[in-house]
Amino acid sequence: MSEDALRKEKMTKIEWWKSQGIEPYGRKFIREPIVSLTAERKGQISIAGRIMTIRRHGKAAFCDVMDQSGKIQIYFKKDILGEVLFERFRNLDVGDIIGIKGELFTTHTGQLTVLVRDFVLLSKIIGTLPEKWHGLKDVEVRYRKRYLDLIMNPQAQKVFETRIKILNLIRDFLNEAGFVEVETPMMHPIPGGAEARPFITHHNALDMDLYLRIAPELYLKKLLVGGMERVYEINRSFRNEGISTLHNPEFTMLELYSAYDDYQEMMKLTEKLICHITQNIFDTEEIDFGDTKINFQSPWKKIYWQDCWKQLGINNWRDVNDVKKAFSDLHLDTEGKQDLFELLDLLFKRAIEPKLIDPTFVIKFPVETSPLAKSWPGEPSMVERFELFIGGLEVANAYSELNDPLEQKKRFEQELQRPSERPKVIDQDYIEALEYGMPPAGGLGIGIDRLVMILTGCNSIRDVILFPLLRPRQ
RNA sequence: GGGCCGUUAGCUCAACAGGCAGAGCAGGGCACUCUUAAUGCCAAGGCUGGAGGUUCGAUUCCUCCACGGCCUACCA
Repeated sequence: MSEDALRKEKMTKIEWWKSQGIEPYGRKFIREPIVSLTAERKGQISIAGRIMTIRRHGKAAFCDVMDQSGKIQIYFKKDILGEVLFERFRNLDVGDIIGIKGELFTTHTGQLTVLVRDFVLLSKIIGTLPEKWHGLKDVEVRYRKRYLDLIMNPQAQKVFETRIKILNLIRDFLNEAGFVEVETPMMHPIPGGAEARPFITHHNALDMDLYLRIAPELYLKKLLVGGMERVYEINRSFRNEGISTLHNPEFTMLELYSAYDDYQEMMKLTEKLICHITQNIFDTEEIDFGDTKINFQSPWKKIYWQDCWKQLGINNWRDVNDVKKAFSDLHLDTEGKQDLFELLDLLFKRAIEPKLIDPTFVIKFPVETSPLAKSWPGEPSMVERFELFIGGLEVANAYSELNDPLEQKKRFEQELQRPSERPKVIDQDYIEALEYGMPPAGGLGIGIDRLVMILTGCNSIRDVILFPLLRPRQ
């Protein structure tokens, strides 16, 4: 039957309800969550939810009704309901939202069921729900009409429940640890704190271009200058780059800064934070990940970034020829890259990253790739920084924050010298803030979407974002 | 941006090698007062994503377009 014809059937039913003097879109209904109902419960109960299935038997019928908390079977019986209400029942469809008053009983097969004494229509469906048995599979429709995905696929609901749980656990943990949650601008006059291309927007009254933030970092560190010693922000950043299973143009980041700490403290904090999450979500420290398992047991592995290259037979990672040789030894394509750091980055991604399944801290990076990090004591070409990898994904990035305004200015200037597709501007405002004195501090960023992916076993970022960006349909 | 793959009824899927496009569920009708993927019977539902081309004939082969998926690139 065509979509149009199905729609017409539903419209006819809406007319029927109206002809009975009943508004098919109801109002407030006092009810209790379905999950709270137990067999011991006596007397009248009141529930509401969506009809998921109807099994009609002439003068009686069983339905399954679902609310957010759960699902229960309900029983419509003509003897009990009388002519009028039973006729109304006959004009219900799968997908309608109703409120029910009745009492509990147990069927011959032992199933807890609500005997319906009275019911009201709260919302009449016009569309048609996907098939009850196979659910909604078309991934495109699942992303475009997430509401249908949530109605039909319990796994989808579960993923987003877990996502909320993770966010709440992070907030609990950080608040407990003396951090305060702050909100800094999403619209920046100069995009900073990361290396991505920004989205550009325009403010009419001020007649100025603004950039959706690519990271909140610089503003959060201004708060350190202001004397806020432990701050965090969990919110969206925006990067105008490609879309993939690991990238959505808007994504959620946790960034936190802790005065008088350093990257070592951030490492301890990260491990404690993520273990706090896993312990509260799973009973075990080992979780399934594809064909293998991730073991979250402390202490986590720590390796030096430099030592990764030794493993690949590179004696001097600053020697481009050594690095290129490693590519050919491993039968990897350099993809036309010439820049040392681009090559190292690619090699790391191809040869190292996929092997970092259990949580692993990679420590001490070259200064060229870390313009906002404090240098390694006695080794100005390296910085106090780590990245955390879990399940072969980069999950966190942290460093001892560079708080020397003169050094910071120099770093920004050096950055300008290096080739880049993106026009760069030195953020004088940030330098000026540092000139008022920022305490030494540790800073940490965690990609929340990726963390959720790992902890829910999803292999696309679109499965953990309620409404991922898609091209509009026609 | 590049490569490969996909798009058939509202949903889930068929249709060998180019020969009238077929089920189940949902929807409609009838029967049925303990079913749970309820059951039985009946009828309906399609411009095969869009536009061209090849062919006597195209869901099937070719070209272009749209949307999506996977891989890849940019995202230190």
